[in-house]
Amino acid sequence: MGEQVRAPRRQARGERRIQEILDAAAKVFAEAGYEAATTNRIAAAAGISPGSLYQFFSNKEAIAQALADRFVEQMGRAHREAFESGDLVGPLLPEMIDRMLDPILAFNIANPGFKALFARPDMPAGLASAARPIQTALLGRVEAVLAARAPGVPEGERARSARVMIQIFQAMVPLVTSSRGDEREAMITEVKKVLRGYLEPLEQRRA
Amino acid sequence: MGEQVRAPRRQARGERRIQEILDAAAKVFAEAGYEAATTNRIAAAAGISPGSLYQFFSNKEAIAQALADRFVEQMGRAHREAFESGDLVGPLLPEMIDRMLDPILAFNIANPGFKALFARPDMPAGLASAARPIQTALLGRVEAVLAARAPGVPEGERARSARVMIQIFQAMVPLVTSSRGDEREAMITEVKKVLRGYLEPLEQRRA
Amino acid sequence: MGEQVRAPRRQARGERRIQEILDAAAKVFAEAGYEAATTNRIAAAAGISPGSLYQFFSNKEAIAQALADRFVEQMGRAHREAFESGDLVGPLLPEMIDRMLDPILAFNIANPGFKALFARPDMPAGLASAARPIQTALLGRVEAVLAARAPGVPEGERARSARVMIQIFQAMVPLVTSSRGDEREAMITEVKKVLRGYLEPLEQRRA
Amino acid sequence: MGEQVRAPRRQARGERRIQEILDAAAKVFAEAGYEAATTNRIAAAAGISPGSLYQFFSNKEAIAQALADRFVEQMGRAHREAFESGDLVGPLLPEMIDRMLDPILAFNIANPGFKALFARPDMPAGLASAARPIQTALLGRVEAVLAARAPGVPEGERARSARVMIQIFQAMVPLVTSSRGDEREAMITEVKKVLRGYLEPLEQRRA
DNA sequence: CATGAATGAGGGTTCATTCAT
DNA sequence: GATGAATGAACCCTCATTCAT
Repeated sequence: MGEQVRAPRRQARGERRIQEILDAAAKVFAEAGYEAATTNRIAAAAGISPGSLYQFFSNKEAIAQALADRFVEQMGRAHREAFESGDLVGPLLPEMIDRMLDPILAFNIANPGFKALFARPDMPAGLASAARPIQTALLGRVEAVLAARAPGVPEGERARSARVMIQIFQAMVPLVTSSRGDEREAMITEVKKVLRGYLEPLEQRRA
Repeated sequence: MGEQVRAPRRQARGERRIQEILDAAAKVFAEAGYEAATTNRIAAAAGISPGSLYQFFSNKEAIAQALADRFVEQMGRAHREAFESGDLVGPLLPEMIDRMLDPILAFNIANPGFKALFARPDMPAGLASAARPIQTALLGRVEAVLAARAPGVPEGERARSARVMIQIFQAMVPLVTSSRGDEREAMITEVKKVLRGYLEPLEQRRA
Repeated sequence: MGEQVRAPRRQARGERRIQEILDAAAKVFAEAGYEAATTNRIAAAAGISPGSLYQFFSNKEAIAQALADRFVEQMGRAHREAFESGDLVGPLLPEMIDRMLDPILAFNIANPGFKALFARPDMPAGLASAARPIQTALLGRVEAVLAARAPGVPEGERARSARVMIQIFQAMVPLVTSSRGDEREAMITEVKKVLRGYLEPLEQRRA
Repeated sequence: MGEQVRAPRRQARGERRIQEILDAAAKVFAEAGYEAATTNRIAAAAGISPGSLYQFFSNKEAIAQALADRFVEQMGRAHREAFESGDLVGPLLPEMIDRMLDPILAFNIANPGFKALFARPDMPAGLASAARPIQTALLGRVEAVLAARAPGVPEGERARSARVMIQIFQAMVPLVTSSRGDEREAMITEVKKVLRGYLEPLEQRRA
């Protein structure tokens, strides 16, 4: 509470600038990919000069890193929403899948820059490790849900199943984001079918 | 008379060089991604001078294109093997999945550069269209198998299902290639479970 | 309100830089010819870095183009001076020749880079067409003078005579620029004799 | 006489090769200009490999030099023909001009590569000095003719007049070679008028 | 703090020249 | 002698980064 009061005007303005830069970067990365994105273009998109950009970020990689962090945080929010907005253990499988998937898909649809950043072929260690926390958290949460809903699956296998699940819906994202209208809806339905087809046998296993 | 047999020795050597360059390019692209890969580094990896590269390829993009073509051809072979090595309609689902997946996974495991090339964010039309033929062929083959094995699925839905299937196993590839030994085997088993879980309901649908 | 007067300081500096670069380019082109002139050398001669060159010109050709345009403009001024500074029809032939030649010779003496640029063997369309306007204008003016002073020359022949005249004094330029002092003066006298010897019979022809 | 007998077959073949290379070089220089002409292209035009080219010429400049020498020799022949084929002092001015100009124009029309070589902006000392001998010889001859036909011109002025004459018809060459058919003939007539207009007053001067 | 001109290392590419075959 | 693949220095140009204003 007292912390907010201390924040001077300056910092608030700087924080806004940073967000504007990251917005611009997300847009440019999404349009051109990480490598082809130039810092000058990002600066222009943010409506500032290249020099100003470097007042806030020490280099291009740092922009990517910060953007990644922001994505990660937002993604984390989407995940928390996915996992904490209601009971994931009680309801039937289809409903649980809806609850989990919808916020995550929504996030990906709303943030096209996300993939440009996290899909780059030469992702440096720093970036990969920025994504690690959510990946780890996500993995943990999915494992927890799995443990509760499919107690028959032995622990060693469970981690693997969780990874497979995560990979599945991350892989399906482009199929969803690249289609429009009814086709997108139909795609979402298919993704859910895939997950259901994979999870149903797990849930029915004996302990 | 002998004119048709034009410098067979030379051509053989040239052909070998081209393959060496493509091998080097595959390695460098895999390590650094397309953008960060420098032609000088590719030349060095191929054990030749930068100038020599350009005796065989007119520019960097042409190297990527040729490499893509080679991948496409090899991939095409893997697909043909996957789809033509035996009956895919008669056998039970698990066996059919084995027949389809194994050669494709083998190819991907053997060619780590493949993804670096076909996953780049700014893939130019030429490259994308190089991949198109196999994608299209693959789609067609999967659809054909689906039509035979799951006649209950209406035509419009079938294309979508085929795309989902392809996306699934392409997405699973990194999970497989990034793991080793028993874990890799277990991963392969999981991938097959995913496919089975998605296909079984389709096959059981009424026409 | 003040918006129209956009960064006058900056623009002035930029304009000066452009002129400095063109000065440097004129010098380097004159010394080395277009092909052998390197952009780095032009930049060095202008006292700036190679990168800065490209802040003002998009490529080497553009520098040549701009330099050509500047030459053309200056040359145009010399021509206008040559043709508009007084009556060219009334006076005797020798005086008219003085009025025409002197400003053009002066321009060529002052701008040694001019020929390096407009004499290059592979002159691209852009450059040739940059020179076209003055050539055409010059031709037109000479023809007009001819029409007035030598009405006996039929129209078809007049164009040819104008071209010959222009070629003569353009060809004499190196003879003049490469000599010094009295020799130069004597050369100028000779050039004028050539023109006079060619024009006198034309003027005396009957209509 | 005995010299020819000593020349072995080899050398004869080598000599022929050299001429073929120079023919090719003349063509390529004419088409592309000196700088843009590549040694590989010259070799290809000569129907040999780049390596073979260097068996005969140590570098690109040496080709230009040898070609220049050959041009100079041929030009010299044209000049000798121009000046030695008949009396240049007895006949009337127009006839004398015909005798002098026609062979030189013929040479230039027949050898388009000539100009590409001798008009290059960065002509090295070697090349310039290759042309020097004919220029000097030509100058001497023109001066001699002038001395005989226009004895009234003082010696100091005579050299200058000779240079002007040479420059005039060298400058007119492109006007002639760039036009075709009747227009070319008409141009030749004009060139001769220019020379006549310049020479007539000289011849009529008192000693 | 903002600006944007300036920097300069480094990338893709060309081509005169060499050398193993 | 002939071949043509191989070489590598040098060119044009880009762009992340700096710095004078």
